Amino acid sequence: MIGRYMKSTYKDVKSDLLSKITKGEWAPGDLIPNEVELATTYGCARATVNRAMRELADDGIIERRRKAGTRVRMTPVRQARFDISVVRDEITEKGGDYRYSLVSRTVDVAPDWLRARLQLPVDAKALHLVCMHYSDGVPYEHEDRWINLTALPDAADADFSNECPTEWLLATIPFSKAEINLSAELADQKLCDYLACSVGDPVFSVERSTWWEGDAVTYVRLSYRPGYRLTTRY
Amino acid sequence: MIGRYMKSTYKDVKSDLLSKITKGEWAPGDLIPNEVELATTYGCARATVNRAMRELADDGIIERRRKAGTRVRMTPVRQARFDISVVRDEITEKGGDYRYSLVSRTVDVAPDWLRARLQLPVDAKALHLVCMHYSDGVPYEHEDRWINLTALPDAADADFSNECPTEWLLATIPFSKAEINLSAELADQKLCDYLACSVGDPVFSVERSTWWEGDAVTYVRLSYRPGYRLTTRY
DNA sequence: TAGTGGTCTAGACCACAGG
DNA sequence: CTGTGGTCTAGACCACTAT
Repeated sequence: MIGRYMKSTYKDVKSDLLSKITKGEWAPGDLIPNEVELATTYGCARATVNRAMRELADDGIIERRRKAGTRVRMTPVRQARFDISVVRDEITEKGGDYRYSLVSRTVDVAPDWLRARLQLPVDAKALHLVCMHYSDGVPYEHEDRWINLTALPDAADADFSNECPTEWLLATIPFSKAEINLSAELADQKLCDYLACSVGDPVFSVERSTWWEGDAVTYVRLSYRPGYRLTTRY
Repeated sequence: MIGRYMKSTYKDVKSDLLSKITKGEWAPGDLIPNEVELATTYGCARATVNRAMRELADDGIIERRRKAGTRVRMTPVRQARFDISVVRDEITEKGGDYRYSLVSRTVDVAPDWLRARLQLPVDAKALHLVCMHYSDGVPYEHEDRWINLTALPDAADADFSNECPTEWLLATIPFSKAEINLSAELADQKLCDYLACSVGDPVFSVERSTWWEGDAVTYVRLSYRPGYRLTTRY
C-alpha cells in the first residue's frame, strides 16, 4: 500500500487515485484533496501529483477547476478511441494478404453536393477515384473518393493505379484536420457487385472530409464488406 | 515567428513543431533535434520542450526512442475519439426532449452465448432488461441489456422503471473497462416495432461489454434509429 | 481577495538502447 | 559506453474563479 511519506512516481499516484475512485472511496461529484495535500500524502513533489491528475483529467476521469478544486466526474469516461489506420495495415495486421485496385479515375467539375459539403467555389475541379481493397482476394473495402484539384493540383499527375489515394494523400499532406461520420447503410446493386454481397445487405460506412491549412482537400466514403466491425477497448 | 532566445511556452513549442511537420519542413521519418537543442532554440527549459514533444507523441504525430531520438511518424496513426455519452445527455444536448421507458425485465440463467461472451460460470444468473429511449417522443435508441447478477447482486433490487440501467450502472460502478463494437445491422420485425422503422432498414449498432475489478458486469446492445450517425473530428 | 490549478525553471539522476 | 528521453524536485510566479 502507498501511504504517507513513501516516495511515489506519477504513475503510482495516478493508479492510486484511480483505484480510490473505482473502488468508490471517492464517488462521482466528490472533491479530491488538492495538489499540495496529495504531495505530502504521497511524499512527492507537487509537480508529480500535478502530472498524475492532469492525465486523469485528460482521460475524462476527473474535472479540475482553479480555486474550485478537483472533483470526480459525474459522468465518467465519455470517450472511446478508435485507431484510424490505413487499410493496408489493417489487413496485414490481421494476417491477410492485401491487394489494391483502381476502378476508375475521372476529372470532373465538383458535383453540387460535394461543393456544398466541402465549401468549394463554383466550377471547382475535382478528381474522382473509385478503388477497391481486398484481403486474401476477398472484397474488404470500397473507396469512393473526391480530391479537390484546386487545393491539391498535384493529385492530377499522381498515378493511383498502384498506389491507393489514402497513402498518397498521407505522404503528401500527412497531418490534416478531418471530420468523420460513421453510419449504417444499405448496399445498392453497384456496391454489391464490388463487395460481392446482396442488395439490401447492411454496410458499415465511414465518411471522412479532410482539410489542410484551411482548405478542403478530399472527401471519401468507405464501405466495408458485410460483417465488418470496428472495435475498441477502454 | 518564434526564433532563438524567445521565451516560449510548451504550447508555443508544440504548435511550432507541429507546423514544421505539417508544412513539410520535417517529413515523415525525419529526425527532429533533441530536447536540449530545442530548448536553446526556443529559449526555454528542457522540461518545457519535453512536455510539448510528449504530447505530440501521445497524439501520434512523432515517435520517441531513447538514444535514437525523435522522428516524425511514417504513418500518422490518427486516433479518432468518439464521445460515448449517456443517451439522455446526447438527446438533450441536441435540444431534444428525452423520455425513457422500460419494456421488460426478467431474471434468467444466462444464455450460452452470453456466458461465452462474458466468461460466466454455468448457471450464472443474469438480469435481462429491454428499454427504449425517445427523443421528442420519437424512437431514438433500443437497449437490450444483460447484467451479471453474480457480480452485481444489487441490480436485482434496483428499480429500472424510471432510471435507465446505463445511468444506474454509472452510479454504481462508475469506472470500468469496456470493449466496444460498432457495426451495421438489419432491423428485424421486433426491432422495427420498437424503432418505428421497416424490416430491412439498416441499423447502426453498438455492443459494449463491461468489466469491473476483473468481473464481467454487463453486456448491452444498442440499436439506433435509421439515419443515426456517429460523428467526430480530429 | 484568496485558494486552487497551470506552468516554468535549473538542475539532477535514472533507464534504456544504439553503436 | 554514451546519448537520448523519462522523470523528479523545490521553488517560483501566474491565471483563473469562487466567495
